[in-house]
Amino acid sequence: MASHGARGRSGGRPTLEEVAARAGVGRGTVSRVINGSPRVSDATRAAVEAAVAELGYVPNTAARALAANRTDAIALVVPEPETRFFSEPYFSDMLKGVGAALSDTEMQLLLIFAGGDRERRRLAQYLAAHRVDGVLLVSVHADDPLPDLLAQLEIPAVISGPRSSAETLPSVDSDNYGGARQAVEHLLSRGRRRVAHITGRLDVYGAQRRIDGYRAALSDAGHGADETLIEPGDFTEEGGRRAMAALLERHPYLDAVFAASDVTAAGARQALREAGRRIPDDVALVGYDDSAIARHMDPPLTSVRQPIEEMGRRMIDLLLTEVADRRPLASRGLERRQMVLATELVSRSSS
Amino acid sequence: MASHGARGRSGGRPTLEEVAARAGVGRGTVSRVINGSPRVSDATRAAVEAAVAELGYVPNTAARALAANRTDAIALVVPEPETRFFSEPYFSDMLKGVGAALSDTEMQLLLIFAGGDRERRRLAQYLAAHRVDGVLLVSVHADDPLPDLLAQLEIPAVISGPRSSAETLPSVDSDNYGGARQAVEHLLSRGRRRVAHITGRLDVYGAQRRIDGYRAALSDAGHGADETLIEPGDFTEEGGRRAMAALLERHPYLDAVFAASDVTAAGARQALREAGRRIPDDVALVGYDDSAIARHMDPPLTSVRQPIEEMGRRMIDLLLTEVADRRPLASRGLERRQMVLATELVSRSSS
DNA sequence: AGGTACTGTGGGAGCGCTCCCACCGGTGAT
DNA sequence: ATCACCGGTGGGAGCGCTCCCACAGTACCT
Repeated sequence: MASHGARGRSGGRPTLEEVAARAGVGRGTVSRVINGSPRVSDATRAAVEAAVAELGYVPNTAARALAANRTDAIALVVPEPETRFFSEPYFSDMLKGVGAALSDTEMQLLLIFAGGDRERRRLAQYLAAHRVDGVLLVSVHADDPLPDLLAQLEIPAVISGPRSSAETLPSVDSDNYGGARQAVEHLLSRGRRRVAHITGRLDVYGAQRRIDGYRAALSDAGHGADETLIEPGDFTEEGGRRAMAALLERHPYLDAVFAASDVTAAGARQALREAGRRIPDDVALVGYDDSAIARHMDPPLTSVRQPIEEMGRRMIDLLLTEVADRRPLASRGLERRQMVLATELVSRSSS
Repeated sequence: MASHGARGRSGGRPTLEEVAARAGVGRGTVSRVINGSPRVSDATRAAVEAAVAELGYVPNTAARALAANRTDAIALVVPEPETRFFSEPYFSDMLKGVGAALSDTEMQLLLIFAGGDRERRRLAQYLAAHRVDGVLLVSVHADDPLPDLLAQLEIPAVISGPRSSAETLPSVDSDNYGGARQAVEHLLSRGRRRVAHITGRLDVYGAQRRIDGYRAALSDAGHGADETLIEPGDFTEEGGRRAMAALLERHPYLDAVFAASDVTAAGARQALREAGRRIPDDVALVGYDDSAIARHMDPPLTSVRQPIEEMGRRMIDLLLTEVADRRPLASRGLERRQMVLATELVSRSSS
């Protein structure tokens, strides 16, 4: 009967206008208080805050997004099927860092899997609708078109591992070159002389950098370059097994192996066992990632740890700056926009 | 110079209005086409669709949310720290089902962890802002205030395991009672006579139902009730170990154990080993969840599988109906709003 | 005294949609 | 011929904010 016929009036959620009336000020002033503008007198601010508390006012995000043309949300895009996301500790560590860095922010984090084609299309639509202010990209392959799409849409993005040395996007990476050096130098310092390397996927920039680090450590120590000690892998266990078998055939007397990932090392370990080699007595083994696998391997695996959580935190820092600056078309130089974090060698009994 | 001074005009994203002009129709008509209303002639629809394609029009979500008072997003709320989410396959399976059910929808899924106090407050704020149209609640304890908050805010919600037999929220559950019966009947059919039970956390309704099922299977088979064969656990490995030890002390000659979870069974297995009991020769063991643990245990563990993915799918179905109906204050009865899905016994060599 | 420069404030305009009412012309009943 | 009705359509009003311009008041120069 008395119905006004108004829509959505269900709970009677208070609006900015109502808060303003209650506090005896104008709409603009309330908006300023809500958004923490300094250009408000203390007395007014207090009055507004009181009104907000009394009314239980909560800003309407949709209205804000529409008027201000921002969403206060960012997406963590994982171009992998969900399965990998759950099985690899890399992602959960990253998520932890990202979550921590975001926790004292108003920013909302969205987790988006874009493994299959269907999901890719959905994602493209999603980004085209500008439903996020920025994007965090992890585990991107060299030929992924996603970064270009983001650039075209002018959506700020930060990538977790640059796609190449010519990466144009702001990026955060761990020091793959240095990490590999550490690993090899460690092996050499333990008296090993014939150190082989099983690489990662060659289309991943980080894997290339690890090869570079491996080469540099050897040549710095005065070892001649022997490219036949390098065997390509693909970050998988099976790839590690195959590569190790090939290496053993070529170099029966090698006494150390640096594998580009812990999983690869696990495969290598298998092949070594099958060939009757003892670890570390006959062959020392070092992995990369310091994952759970490393700790649980028999014997426990020496591995290079990347500060993944820290990387997540830094990515957020970078992204939030990008978003705040919101300059279309990467205008500023890349001075402080590409960072590389140090790795750490975790020594266990496999070496 | 020529600047109009307009805000956000960066990319020149087309608006509804522009599409309407292009197609030579009114705004309302375009809106109708976009939203799939049937009250549009085929010719008009085609014209609009062409214009949409030519302009690359993508609806502005914020504007839609503001005008229509809905967000087209739902949240999966996990009242646990992220760690548990990643370590327990329960959640990833659930997520898979939910994702699948949502994939042919416009609905967006948000994943929200509300483990700590801080996160709880953030979540409350989030919900108060009505940033989602509905909520999926998993793994809620009996005394959690979250469901009440949701009811108060009139946000549709579906819960994955009812908190009690008097659950008021729509819910999807697996048949804990029937699953437990299956497990115990299986043990009895294998000739076991002294079947013990290690329970789950007693404040979890599902754990209670499993106890009921255990009791029913035994009494149906003509076994007198022996409450001393029931030992409380808490779903953890350590709890399982302790409970098993206690049981062995009380009943040295028991020949079977039904554990309320696979993790619990893993603990029980440990205690059995320490006591020199062989599995299944001396004592048969059955778990619950059919998780990876069950498959990898030595010996592989017989376990009760819950159709978790299916549960996720059903929860979405229920929730979407709730959201569509959008009746404030649960008006309809609960007829079709609480469903129970059948479980399946996966027999392996531990029994 | 008049000017200039701030600080703090109010409120109009507008963000891009949805909702709904009004309207138009064709159809069938009266 | 008149009326009621219905499928199809256009466009006004309004969702709750932010942005920005205008303006009052005060302070500090010349």
